[in-house]
Amino acid sequence: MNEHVHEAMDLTKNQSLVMGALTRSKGPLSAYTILDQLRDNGFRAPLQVYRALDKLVEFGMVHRLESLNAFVACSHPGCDGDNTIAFMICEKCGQVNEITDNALAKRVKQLAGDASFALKKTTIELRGICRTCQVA
Amino acid sequence: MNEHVHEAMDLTKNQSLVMGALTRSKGPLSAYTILDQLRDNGFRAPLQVYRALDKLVEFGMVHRLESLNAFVACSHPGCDGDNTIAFMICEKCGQVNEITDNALAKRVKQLAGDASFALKKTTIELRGICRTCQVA
DNA sequence: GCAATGTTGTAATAAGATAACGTCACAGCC
DNA sequence: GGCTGTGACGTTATCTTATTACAACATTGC
Ligand SMILES: [Zn+2]
Ligand SMILES: [Zn+2]
Ligand SMILES: [Zn+2]
Ligand SMILES: [Zn+2]
Repeated sequence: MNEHVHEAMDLTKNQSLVMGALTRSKGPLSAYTILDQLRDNGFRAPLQVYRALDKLVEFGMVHRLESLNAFVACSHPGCDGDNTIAFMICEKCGQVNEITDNALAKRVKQLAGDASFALKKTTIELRGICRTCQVA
Repeated sequence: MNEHVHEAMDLTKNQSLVMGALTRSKGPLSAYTILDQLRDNGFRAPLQVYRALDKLVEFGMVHRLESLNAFVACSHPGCDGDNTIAFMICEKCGQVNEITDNALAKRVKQLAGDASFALKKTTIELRGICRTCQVA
């Protein structure tokens, strides 16, 4: 299922539309914001968005930001989701920066290992003010 | 405001009731679950719970689990919130383990610093299966 | 007393997510 | 062809989570 990178051609119509909305956006979008943006494309119910998002997240093309209840397009094409990913979220401009860091990932795995905890998913979200917004 | 550790005597009646519910619980509770538990104590509206929770989180006595939309009593009495805190959340039994780790905190601060990101709050939540549930 | 501040109570509503149902398209098999 | 399983789709209703708005009351400082 996850053996290859998913391209546009692999996506269904609804998945493509949702992916498009997220790719066009400068920042994360909530499911309901996506719904509103796609009303002209025939979207009428939240479930249409959530179903597409579920798949896109499963494919690793979209990440969910837990602290925002929002979704963002992956900025590392081919982010297979296995690596620990962290997000820096600017509370002023809303921009999200996706980062992967080996040392961070290692430490997290170490902590889980030490506790015999079978790690499935790691959520790391940093809230603050980005460089650009600090000067302003 | 945060110069001293908050004790039971510092809390208002509603705050004490909410804190009690969280302390009694083995795991995290949602705001609405707390509300149901406190109906006999005169709670009638979600806002009563949310207002108390806001304060308790501010005092560092309670933490919010973003990936669960739930709240848990701090297990490090005096957790001033400045340290980076991580949670290991078992998806089977629901137990939450709060951990602080200096190496982890350092790496997070380093990453933020490298990006000139003014860090305000860090959310780290590890989802998986705890040791106890693995053998079962 | 009086203003400022903070907590409380209540109702209404917004925002986020899922359940339950039926339909349709397509691939694999007989 | 006809059958069947699977997955996407559409629609409605419902559920969970969180906030807005307004009024009442208590506490503190002047
Ligand atoms: Zn990614
Ligand atoms: Zn910014
Ligand atoms: Zn704590
Ligand atoms: Zn467990």
